[in-house]
Amino acid sequence: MNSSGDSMAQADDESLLRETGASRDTSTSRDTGTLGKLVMLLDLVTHADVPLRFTDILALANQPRGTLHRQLGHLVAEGLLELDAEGRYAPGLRLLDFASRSWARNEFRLIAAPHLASLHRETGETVHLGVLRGSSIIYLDKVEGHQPVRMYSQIGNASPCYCTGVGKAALSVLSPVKLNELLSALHFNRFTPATHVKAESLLAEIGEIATAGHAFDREEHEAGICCVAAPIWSDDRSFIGGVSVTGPAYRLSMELLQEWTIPVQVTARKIMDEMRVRLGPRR
Amino acid sequence: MNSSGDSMAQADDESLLRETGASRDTSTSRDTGTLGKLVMLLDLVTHADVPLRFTDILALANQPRGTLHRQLGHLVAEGLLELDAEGRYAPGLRLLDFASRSWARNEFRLIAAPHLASLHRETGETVHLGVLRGSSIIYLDKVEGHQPVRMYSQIGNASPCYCTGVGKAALSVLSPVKLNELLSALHFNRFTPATHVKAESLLAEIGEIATAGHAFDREEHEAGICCVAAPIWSDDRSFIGGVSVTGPAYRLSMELLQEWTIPVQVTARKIMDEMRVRLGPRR
DNA sequence: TATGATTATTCCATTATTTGGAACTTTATT
DNA sequence: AATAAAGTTCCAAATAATGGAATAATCATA
Repeated sequence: MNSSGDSMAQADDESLLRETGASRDTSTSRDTGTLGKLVMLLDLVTHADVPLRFTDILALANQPRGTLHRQLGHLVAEGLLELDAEGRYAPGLRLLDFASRSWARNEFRLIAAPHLASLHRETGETVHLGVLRGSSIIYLDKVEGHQPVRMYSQIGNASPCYCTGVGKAALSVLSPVKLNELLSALHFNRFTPATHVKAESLLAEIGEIATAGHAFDREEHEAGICCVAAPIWSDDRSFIGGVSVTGPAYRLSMELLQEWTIPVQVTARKIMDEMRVRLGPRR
Repeated sequence: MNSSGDSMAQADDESLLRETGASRDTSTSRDTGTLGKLVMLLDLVTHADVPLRFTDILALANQPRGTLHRQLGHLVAEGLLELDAEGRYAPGLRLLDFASRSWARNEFRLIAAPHLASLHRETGETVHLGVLRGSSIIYLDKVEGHQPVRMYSQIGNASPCYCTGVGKAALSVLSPVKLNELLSALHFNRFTPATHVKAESLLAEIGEIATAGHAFDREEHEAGICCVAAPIWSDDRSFIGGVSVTGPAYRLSMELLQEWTIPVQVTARKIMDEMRVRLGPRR
């Protein structure tokens, strides 16, 4: 489960950016004036694999030189970006302070934590907790497996919804209207040979997932990595997320994944029950 | 070492905010136009202990109703804030995505990680890595217990420089001019009976720290917690941070802390040496 | 180290966005 | 049901952002 396309890590002039599916493509439509443009830049710099020079950003951001220069200057002045001695822009550490507080206080994560721990004890593999934001899954927590496996998942990372277990599980509990909206705006990106690249095939699988109550990821995002996931949602669907058990394909046979659908769904159920009690049944 | 004054966590109407020393007081002077105002709001909401309602923010932000309403609306639209069903504003999860990438790529942290691990093996206590940003220390990494890092446990939190081991160590390698600038703008906050609340006493200790090459925190930030720290800096002082070993006062006698000054300073030295090789000796 | 090429920064009249007071709507309280 | 409190919308005026072009600083190469 990787931040999206480590295979493209060697940057050439045309693809300094990682594509995270459709995480960026909504920012053009919603009108947030000056902020929208600045957040777009923030997105651009934070999603690049390496610090970007002014000209790199100029090519990517589609803004006039003067405008871009001032915008970057403001972001640097606020500590949201950092400009090194070689004139390269990197994400700023101020973002960490904001985010650490966002994470520390997140109620969903706090409620789920003990349940993730016991699911991890039961399976011995890495457990993830994620939440649907737009068309991305943001990972809120993870409990690592005992056996070290090279996996690039990172708490806080946004990953596409259409090729992750948690993502597909989340989609399966969306209302048909919302699901349709989301899918029609989705931009598919092939990460592995198994990645869904068409809405039709994805939609078909989502139907099965909705019936079964669990989703699999068979090396659809990262080669060699697969998982079982179950959705977690509030009554009014204003909140949608999921929990998963992830590991290397050579260790996780289809039979084993199938077996784990039960503990994963039980964990999801427990978290949901506790959310209803703690946050009120309505939402 | 905590996020800053957990002892004040019980919020009354007048102090929904945590004061982190002088982390917020610079935002008024630098001119970043619209962005500056929006970041101030972000700061306000992320540093509150609980989700804030519109009126709470109105009272704290000193902005007209209409203006504030649109600003918050934009922040919510961009996912930097979230507005729950009860009309309360909380930090948005989009911040996590930005920050996780900032953290994952941070070169200082990547270089330091193995050295932190061996310092932890040697001492058996919690090891912290921090960097000076403005008048705050931002914690970039920590090695705790025998488990690998949990990214946001406290990592990313900004703490005051004047009452943390890493902070005081960092101040000790600032140029006199910069130190003076920083101290004169500093707002002291008493966290424990041992906290420095005057520039004079702090300055005196910083002199001793500069000579000794290490700093102690004797329960100055959090009661019952003390540490030894050593500074880490680049040749041109464009980068300043530090490393520390932290633990409960009942376990860490002054003798033990004194003994650990050596491994802590050796660790700092190793990290600096490697930074010179990897990032160039100039800076 | 001189020269041309590339990259970064500054400037300012024009344009677009933000501002803020007030009216209005919704939600809680008595 | 009446009243108060909280939240939302509106729009002319004030302010900040824009973007093209000129200038300055760097880098690569002879």
